[in-house]
Amino acid sequence: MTPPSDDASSGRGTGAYAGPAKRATILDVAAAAGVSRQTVTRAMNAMPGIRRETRQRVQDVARELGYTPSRFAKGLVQGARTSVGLSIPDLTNPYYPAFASSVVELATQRGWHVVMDDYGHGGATGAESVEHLAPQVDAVIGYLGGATDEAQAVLGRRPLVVLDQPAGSASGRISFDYGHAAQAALGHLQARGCRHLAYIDRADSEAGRATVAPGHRGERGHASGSAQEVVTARGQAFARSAAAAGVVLAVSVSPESAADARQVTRRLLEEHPRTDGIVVFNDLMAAGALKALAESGRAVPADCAVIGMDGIPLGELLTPELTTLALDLREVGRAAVELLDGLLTGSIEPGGPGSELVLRHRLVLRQSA
Amino acid sequence: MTPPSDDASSGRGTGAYAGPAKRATILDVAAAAGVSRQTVTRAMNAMPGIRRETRQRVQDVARELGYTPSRFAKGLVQGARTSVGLSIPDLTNPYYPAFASSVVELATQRGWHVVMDDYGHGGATGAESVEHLAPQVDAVIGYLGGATDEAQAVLGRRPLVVLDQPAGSASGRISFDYGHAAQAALGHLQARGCRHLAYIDRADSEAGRATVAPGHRGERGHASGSAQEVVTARGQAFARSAAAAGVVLAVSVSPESAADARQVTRRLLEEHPRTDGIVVFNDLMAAGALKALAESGRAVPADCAVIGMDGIPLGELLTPELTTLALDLREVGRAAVELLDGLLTGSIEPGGPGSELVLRHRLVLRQSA
DNA sequence: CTGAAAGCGCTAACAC
DNA sequence: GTGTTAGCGCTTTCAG
Repeated sequence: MTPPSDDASSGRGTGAYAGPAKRATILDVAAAAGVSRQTVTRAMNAMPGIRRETRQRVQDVARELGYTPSRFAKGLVQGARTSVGLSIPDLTNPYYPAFASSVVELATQRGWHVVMDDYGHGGATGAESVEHLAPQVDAVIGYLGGATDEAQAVLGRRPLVVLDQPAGSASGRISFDYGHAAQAALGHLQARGCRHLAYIDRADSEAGRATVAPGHRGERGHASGSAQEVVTARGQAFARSAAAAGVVLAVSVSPESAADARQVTRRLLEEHPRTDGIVVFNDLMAAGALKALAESGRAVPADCAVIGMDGIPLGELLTPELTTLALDLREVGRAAVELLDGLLTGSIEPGGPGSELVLRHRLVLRQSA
Repeated sequence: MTPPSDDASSGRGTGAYAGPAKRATILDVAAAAGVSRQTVTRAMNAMPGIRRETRQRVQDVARELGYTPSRFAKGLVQGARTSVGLSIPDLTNPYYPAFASSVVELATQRGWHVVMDDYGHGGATGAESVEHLAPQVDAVIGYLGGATDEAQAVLGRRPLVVLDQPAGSASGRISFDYGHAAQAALGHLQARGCRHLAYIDRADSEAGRATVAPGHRGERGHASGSAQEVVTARGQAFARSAAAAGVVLAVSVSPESAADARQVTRRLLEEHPRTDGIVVFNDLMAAGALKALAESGRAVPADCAVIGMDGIPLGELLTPELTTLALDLREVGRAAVELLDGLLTGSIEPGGPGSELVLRHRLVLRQSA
């Protein structure tokens, strides 16, 4: 992937075509305006110590030539703004833009630039995303999905804040208390009188590298079948919590989309017709579950209660409105940015105290449970 | 084989905490490793012509020192990857991440970096967003909401691709054929037998700078009242299309959110109880309209049909599923990126033929109309 | 007010 | 294999 070397020919001056081939430099402007380069700098940056007249003339020439200061030369000499990479698996899942929005806002407030990478589509991994971002950024915030150590290695000393990834050694880490979430949801369902509970987990698309020891997982093909092994941290928490409470939990696994979750829910309802309470991996998939329930003729929550997870705005637009384990995504974004800020300024030691946050979901009761 | 200060395996032992204060340069590494800077370059970039042993040693020293090549120096000497700014008013509105996702994917395929700016939250404008992005990027793609000329001025010769903004002089422009969309929707509603049509427009948050001549708009306060003047291009198209077809169209205006649209719809139904067909500015607001209809006891589409606009995935999750004027957002993203590509390579002239695209909505019939 | 130096950190060419 | 020499384009000194 080595790009061919550029053509550094010295030809210029004809000036007919100011295309992308050869950018004008400060020297071109200086020559054309009949001044020195410093004067150009002063004119372009609205600095004092220059006659209005000169400034105007230089600016005109600059515009004429299509001159744009090189951000590299500028950054090199000035010490640039920090730019942070934001690594996201899928902007198409409403959870992530909600988070990204918050990060971008807070980062912008601090004068940072945010380089976004949505790595899901090309089938890339979080580690590859960080590799792609690395040469361009001073730090990374991301949902990496498992490759924490590799990512931190690529970044070297530059801070990495990973989310939802309890394993691996990142500079900073924000994770979620799924034990708490599971207890809240399961408890609520039981209190409601639900007796036949189910949980729909997300099929792990990656091989679950850093999270699960090799050989630990079963290798059933069939990604959207039910009764598979639990693969996510959330799933594990729910399984554990159910076991602790002595309740049976029918676990299904579905790819992360509403349509897939709908299918899986349909199958679940066939295999376990008495199911009267379902918790779903996230709100998007819960929307699919709601659809399946409706088409099976079941009333929600009367016949079967549903609880989602995430707390994205979508939930309020569904019918019935979705009860969910909500995260305040603006807060999550804020936590990530503030953690990174601390890491960048040195007020927080990488891996040290304060570099690891655990956030909790809040059970938001709406109509579906 | 063991360089001077190698024993700091836990890092902080040497007291040289390579925090944000002073970054190590290539010279530091060269000195510490006892080689020349060129050797360091070769080691860091996996270039040939260096002994494995040396490479390893240099890399170790580099890691030790927390050395990260300056992206500015590197960019300066190598001629860097193109980085494009993506200016978006609100990532929280599902329309934009769907678009952004496509842009990011295609841009990444081309080896471009995408610097994202979500300018809505801080109350900033599109022009400010471009200003913020300008020093960092080689081009901008964006939903600027009106300040096209200012934005292009800030960018100078660098390409700007604006979306949904027929006025102003950008290098490239992608707009939508709202006349076509309006006819399709209104035609469908009439064919269904709807006789009392309504359109809910978005309240223009900005002053509608470049779009509307000053003094052209009424100045009624009351942003969420009904029967206001139409302010958006979509609204104008619907008004015109209705007038041409000789049908009466009750126009309301609502801020751009589901909750606001819900309120406005409620009021609309009170004022025009016989309304039996509604077109809404976008899908998100249509979701709110659906809610209002449901709470008013009306069946959709039996009592009142609803048509949204955008075609975001959300529409399929609603109950009833939303009929909508759909845009293929992946295609819009592709169009934007390809247009920019042409502009960047010079195969398309700014403002010339091929620099302006007009896309059409497709009426996707689902349950709500 | 303007100009002439001196680098910023890195890599492409050539030396050796 | 490795070191040396030039710059990349810009802004900071500091002279005039």
